[in-house]
Amino acid sequence: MSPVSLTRPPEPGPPDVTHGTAQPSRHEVLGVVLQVRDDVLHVLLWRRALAPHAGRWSLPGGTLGPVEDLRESIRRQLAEKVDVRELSHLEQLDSRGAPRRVPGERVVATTYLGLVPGHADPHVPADTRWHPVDALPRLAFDHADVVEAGRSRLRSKLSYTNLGFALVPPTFTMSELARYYRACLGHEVDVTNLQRILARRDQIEPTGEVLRSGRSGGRPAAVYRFRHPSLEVTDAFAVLHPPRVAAPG
Amino acid sequence: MSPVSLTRPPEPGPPDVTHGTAQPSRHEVLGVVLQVRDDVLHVLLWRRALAPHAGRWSLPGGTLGPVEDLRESIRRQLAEKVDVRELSHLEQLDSRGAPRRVPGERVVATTYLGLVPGHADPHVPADTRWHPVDALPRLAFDHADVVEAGRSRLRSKLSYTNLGFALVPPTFTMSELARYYRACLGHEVDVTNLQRILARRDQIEPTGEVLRSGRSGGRPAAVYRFRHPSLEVTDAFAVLHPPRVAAPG
DNA sequence: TCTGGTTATCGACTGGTCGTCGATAACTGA
DNA sequence: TCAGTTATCGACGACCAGTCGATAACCAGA
Repeated sequence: MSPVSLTRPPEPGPPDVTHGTAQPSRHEVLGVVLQVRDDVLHVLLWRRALAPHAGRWSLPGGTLGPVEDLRESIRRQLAEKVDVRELSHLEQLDSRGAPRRVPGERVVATTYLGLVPGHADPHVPADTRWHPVDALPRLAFDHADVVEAGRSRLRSKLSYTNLGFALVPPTFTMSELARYYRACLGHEVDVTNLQRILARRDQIEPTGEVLRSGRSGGRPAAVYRFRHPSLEVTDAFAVLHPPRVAAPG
Repeated sequence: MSPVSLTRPPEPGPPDVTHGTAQPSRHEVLGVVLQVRDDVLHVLLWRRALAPHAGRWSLPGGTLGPVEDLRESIRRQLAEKVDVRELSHLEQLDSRGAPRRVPGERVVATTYLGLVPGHADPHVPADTRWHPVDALPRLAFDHADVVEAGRSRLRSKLSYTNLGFALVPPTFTMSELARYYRACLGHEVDVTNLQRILARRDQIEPTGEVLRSGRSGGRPAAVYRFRHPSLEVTDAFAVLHPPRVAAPG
């Protein structure tokens, strides 16, 4: 790289419509839609019919429309694969623009993470299926990377946000909740600890109900719910806090 | 939204080059380049010459080239404003595609956070200048939002990663380091605490040297450096740890 | 050389949080 | 009534960070 020149740099964005036509580029959105089904984390995939990568499983998504926001677009595309009313959470992951990530044309992709709560069982089209994330078939393009990015985002956010709300039914017992966390985190989760952490952070509250015991007996479990149905960050995990002000009174 | 249809959804990505020409859309990259100068966080801005928003200050960036990766592109664009060899860190922030975020045409933007270490003073072109982030002029388009996203990302990552390495000169005293952190975090940072936290996380180590005292006297300060010159995440801040395995031996 | 001013460093205290584990509660079926 | 099962609670201990006072190491001027 040469040192910076002092001449006026070219204008990056004149309102010149011909600018875009020089490069046949396309913008697409892709969704990593995750759900815990039978204690196992699954991702929604559909099987491509056409080339390239015909027959391969791939993430739902498609081309950004001319007057569509990115978030709008991914919701529209997902609506073709799953009842989007079931989507409890949707957030942007990242964008990828490697020139050869899709053969034959230039496609920049913006990826999203979507979550479906565990009790829902939305209808999916015939070419679409839930796959356990730990036993995926070979995916089209760079979609395997994208799935990993989604899992990774979910794992971290379960730790420092209240994102659990998006995984579970409206009410649940602590054992059930721990199973959801286990499925996403990939390791054991102690029920006692989970209960104390989430309670201390004001994420969950008891509904007052208790569940009847099953056939095998056991103490009936208390029923909980998440307090807030939207994403909140647990500030306790930004270290390097501002100094504490002395409590008034 | 209607329930999901069971008919085959349209193929999202046929290798059809005409698909892109229907919508005159452009993809741009934007960079929030931050540096602590004289204990104050600054962002690199340049003044637009042409419409729209002629005369307004805006973020460096420009149109993605036909065979360019996103990261390549932002480096190329930034090279026109600042010596990119000085860039100590570069990471993607997000993408924005609101249909009217730029008047006159459709532009999807992918934004990046760039950091320049405090000791560097790279030459910048005549139309480009460092601005204190707390006293910004009115910015073009949605660039003010983007700057906020960059600051926010920097603040959080200072807490749970070793990103400090990208802010400071190769060696520094703890007082200096605390001043860099203060400038980014926007609040007081206790030197004792900072030293212990970073040492415990193995981020910093003493070089062995000490600095001579200044005119005003005072004990000479020990000189430190960051151990690793690339981003590492502090795992201590993912709560909900996997269970501890008993230490061997 | 002494003394006060200044800056840096260190150690100790404290409170909060979490991983762990044993004790207890509340149910089932035999 | 008792063994088996599941859920809940309480306590302990480790660890870590925010705070603060004590000490160290320098300067300048009297």
